[in-house]
Amino acid sequence: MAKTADFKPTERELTILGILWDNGPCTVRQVNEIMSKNANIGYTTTLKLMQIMTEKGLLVRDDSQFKHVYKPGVTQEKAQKVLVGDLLDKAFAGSAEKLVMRALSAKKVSSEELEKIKKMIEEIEGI
Amino acid sequence: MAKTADFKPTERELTILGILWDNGPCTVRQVNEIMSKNANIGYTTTLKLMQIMTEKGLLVRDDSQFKHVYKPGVTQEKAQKVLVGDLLDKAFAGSAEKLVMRALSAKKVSSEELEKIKKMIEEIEGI
DNA sequence: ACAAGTCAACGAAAAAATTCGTACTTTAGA
DNA sequence: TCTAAAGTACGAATTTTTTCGTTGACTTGT
Repeated sequence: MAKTADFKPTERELTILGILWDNGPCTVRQVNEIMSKNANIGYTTTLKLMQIMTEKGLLVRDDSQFKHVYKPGVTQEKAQKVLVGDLLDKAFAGSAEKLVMRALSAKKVSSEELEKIKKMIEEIEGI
Repeated sequence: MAKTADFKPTERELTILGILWDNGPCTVRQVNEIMSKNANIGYTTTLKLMQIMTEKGLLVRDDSQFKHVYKPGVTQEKAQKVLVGDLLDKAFAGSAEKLVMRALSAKKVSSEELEKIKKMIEEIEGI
């Protein structure tokens, strides 16, 4: 129970989780290389962060090989739930509608995706 | 230009902004009282935070009266844009669709709101 | 088996965010 | 006018987050 309640990654931690969700299990070097595209960050910095995250349970490490491989210790789904809930409270006064509107105008969404969303709305309405 | 680009409030700062967006201009005491419902936080702590936020431009202070009154220095809309964009990148691999889905399942949305969303989708499709 | 390269562990420094104590100011009421 | 209550300013301590240098271990190619 604690794991989910405590899920509150820092800025960098969320960045790292994002990389692992997108790319699958990675070594420290791989993560560091991806992060370095945006920020200039030292290898040992990334390593330390990932070690700390492992202690917290945010990551899971396979150290059976010399090059340790890390993967997320939290499902993206759980994280999304928590993060969206948080954002909803803090910046949208709890209104999911506002958040949806904002998301739709933030990024181009393909027509297939729009259809999926419509379907979902109709399902909700149909209940 | 700088203001928007730099918009990156910390956890507490966003909490305070949220309170001001929801409740309109407030004194430090009012903000502190609202925050104290969840966390136990001292008055001077809140004061200091709000002073710092004012320096950064996140808040605007009216100090013409003894009890200073603070209001947001950033529109909720701008903040929402930045925050949603950020979340999109970090936790949703840039997919607005996923975020919308998550938001819709996170919170009950009234049928009027669902209709508004549908309308918006149709507008987008109609372009 | 050795050199060069790659890696993890660790500790500690630096930076950022949060917290609060203390001192001074203003206001309102007796 | 004096006092108590409520405010603000300021500086500094604390905590959290981020950063990286150094050391020693493992791998690979020669």
